[in-house]
Amino acid sequence: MATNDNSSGLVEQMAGALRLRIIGGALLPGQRLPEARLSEELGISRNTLREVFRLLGRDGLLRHEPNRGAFVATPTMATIHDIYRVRRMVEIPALKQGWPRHQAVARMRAAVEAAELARADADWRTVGSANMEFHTAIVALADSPRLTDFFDRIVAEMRLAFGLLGSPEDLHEPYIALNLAILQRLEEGAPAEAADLLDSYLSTSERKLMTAFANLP
Amino acid sequence: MATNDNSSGLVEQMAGALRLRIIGGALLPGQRLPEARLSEELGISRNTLREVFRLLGRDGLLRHEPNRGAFVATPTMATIHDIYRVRRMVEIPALKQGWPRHQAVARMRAAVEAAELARADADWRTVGSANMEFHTAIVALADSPRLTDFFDRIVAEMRLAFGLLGSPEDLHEPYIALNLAILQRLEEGAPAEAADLLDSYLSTSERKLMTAFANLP
DNA sequence: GCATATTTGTCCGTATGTATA
DNA sequence: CTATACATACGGACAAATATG
Repeated sequence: MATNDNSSGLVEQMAGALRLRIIGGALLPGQRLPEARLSEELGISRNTLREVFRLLGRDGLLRHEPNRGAFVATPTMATIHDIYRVRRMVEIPALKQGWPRHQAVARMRAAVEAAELARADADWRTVGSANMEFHTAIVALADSPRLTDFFDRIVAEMRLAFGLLGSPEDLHEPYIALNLAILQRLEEGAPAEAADLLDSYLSTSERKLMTAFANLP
Repeated sequence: MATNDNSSGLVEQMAGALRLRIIGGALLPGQRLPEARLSEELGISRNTLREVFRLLGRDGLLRHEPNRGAFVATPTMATIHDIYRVRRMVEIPALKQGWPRHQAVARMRAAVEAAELARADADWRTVGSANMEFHTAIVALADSPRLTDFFDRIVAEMRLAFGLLGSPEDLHEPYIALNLAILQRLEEGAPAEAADLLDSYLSTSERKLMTAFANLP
């Protein structure tokens, strides 16, 4: 669609770096991002950093307050609720119309295997990332650049929310097997059954996330 | 969701102005947007204009090429196809779960009436805008800030595509009555029937747009 | 294919306004 | 209420990439 994921270009590079810091938890939600300090830290000019802020603001990872600057976005329960509403609307139809020999199926399988490997090391953060990749691959089944783009932003916001919760085992481990079951149904040519599993996954996952958020300090 | 629709702020204002020029057809698809000329024309500095470019690039209205600058995005038949795929996935579920006394229903009615008024003047461009507003209101039924945000960008891209086609009567007029029918089904508490009408609307509308594109000079 | 003009990418310095301690 | 820190916006500079003759 667009040539905007220009991997060369200092602004895009720095946007990627800052995005990683935010969803990786190195920068906490609500934290202020002062232009002067951060631009020096990144080794770029304030003008360049401001362009970075515009990109990440559009991604929902930053909040821009008038004359006050940029802050890391702070997910709330309303955020979680909205995200899961979107996930239902996007993932379920994408999976339902999924074709067993689509390229994205290989991505789904790779994601499940990566999650299983990380489980062996009890690395729940990596398990969480692999599970996200699984759902990104589901969306890729729809072959829609715009939907893919949209969902990438949703995923980034989810990772930000997870970062707020730490990465406890019970928030990620149970879904490895469920994802595998979804994948198998799809490969068997039963996408409707796969979609049913996905639907129940989304329900339990949302509920668990919401209670985790409610019990936050 | 975010404080990013900051109406104060020169960048947001200028982004709005430039967005209007693009979707209004004053700037043609593929046209180059030189920083020097445009910044002087808008009365802003090059740095500020670059921030504007980042915003509109994220909206899909601009394409950024490395070391070559910004160009107005050029919709293709693939663009149209993708946009309609997204519209199906978003609008139909939104309408299906629509509640007859939702705020957005009033917006839908207002949009139909605006379209009828403009039809009396044979002002097909305004009819087209009102029809778009009708569908934006459908999405608002879902009460999802992220979905609303996403759909706004889709609408902007559609208007860009329509601009390419001029605004012939038969691309807009037939849908006024259809939109009214959809609205009435929803108000009668039959959202499923409304969604069926919407589905067939999307099919015919997409087909007509695609053929119009295929016959483009 | 070359030399030149143009344009982008990035930086710096600075003036002004706004919020906060 | 003043002082201070910060964001906003501008203009100029220059290297590097690109377009032009």
